[in-house]
Amino acid sequence: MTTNTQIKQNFIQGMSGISQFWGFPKAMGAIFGVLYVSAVPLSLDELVESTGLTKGAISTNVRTLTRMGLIHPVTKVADRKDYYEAETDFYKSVQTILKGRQNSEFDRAINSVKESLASLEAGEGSFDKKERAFLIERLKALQDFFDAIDNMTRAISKLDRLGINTVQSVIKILK
Amino acid sequence: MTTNTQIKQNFIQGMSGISQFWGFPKAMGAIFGVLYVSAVPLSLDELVESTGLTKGAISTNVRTLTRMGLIHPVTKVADRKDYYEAETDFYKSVQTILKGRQNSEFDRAINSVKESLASLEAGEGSFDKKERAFLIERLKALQDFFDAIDNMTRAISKLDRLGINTVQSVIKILK
DNA sequence: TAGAACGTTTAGTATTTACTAAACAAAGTA
DNA sequence: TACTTTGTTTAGTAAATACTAAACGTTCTA
Repeated sequence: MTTNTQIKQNFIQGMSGISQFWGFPKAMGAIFGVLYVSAVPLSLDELVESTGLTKGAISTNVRTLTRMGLIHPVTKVADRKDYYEAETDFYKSVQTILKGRQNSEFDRAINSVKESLASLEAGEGSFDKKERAFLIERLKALQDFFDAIDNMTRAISKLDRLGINTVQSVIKILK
Repeated sequence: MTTNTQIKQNFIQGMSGISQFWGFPKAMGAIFGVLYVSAVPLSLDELVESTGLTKGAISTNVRTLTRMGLIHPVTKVADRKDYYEAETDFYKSVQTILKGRQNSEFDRAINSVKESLASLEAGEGSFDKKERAFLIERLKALQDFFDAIDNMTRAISKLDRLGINTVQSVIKILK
């Protein structure tokens, strides 16, 4: 026999796994899962109750989930508890996440490729002509690749509405 | 004054950072970086030399780099050393990576969402009519999202040749 | 103003991860 | 057969990460 809690628990565990796969804490996926199968917004204490995590863990994970646009704070009048509800439009969350990626560690790292390339093109170092040409060619190819990815994410994050239709039209192009 | 090694070292460090950002070991990025700026394939011992890592670390990282299609083994006749060279077509590597993703932990996790949904639709548990409908709706939306992602990656990995042109046409659609 | 109700931050801990050092395996060479 | 040369695997370690427990700060209420 399958109970209500078993069904929900199975789902929540699945969300934990997905979270982990994408490099986020398991707890984050679990918190999102709980909120996603709840018809009403839940408070921190209710999340403590339903996940078994401590308030501290809930607090920090809820903050990053909010930053990623995967959940939203909800305030009730005459109630100073914070409540949270899951975002149901995942495409919207994807946009938020991609936008937040800007100016991050990623850009900093990519910039070092740009720097190396600039050094080479400015004639710095003492490479012989052939090696310099080789290195410039390689670094340029790499930068083109990064630029393509960057353009892709920029384009996605700038769409007014990234819905299932857009995704399907992209898939059609790819096929 | 900027020396040859400084320029290369700066690049290699950048690749370490990028590797780390994407959730891979820093060492992996460094190894790839070294191979990418080398005009000739390098042996394990040469990689030990140029990265400062131990043979063990090189061995394991080289293996996963090879699986991801980011580098390739090269064998020379009458020489039982293994040499490695960097793949220069990154779009090809992306395909390899996406292909390898199949049947992974990700699919397993996603499957648990499928299971939960199936339980609900089979009438398992003792949810009242309204709650069951609510849960089914939510889980369906989530599964649609995952399916879209899945289709997207499948489409990409099935392309005969994923080049800069394809990427640019996708970007055009998105804009 | 004292106390209660919340959420956040911090100090410490357990777990995971990526590495080193060294043993090991395989396969050629003397 | 013993010895070299190569790459892999393993046992142990150092560092990073994600959590718990508890202190703390803030804001509302009596």
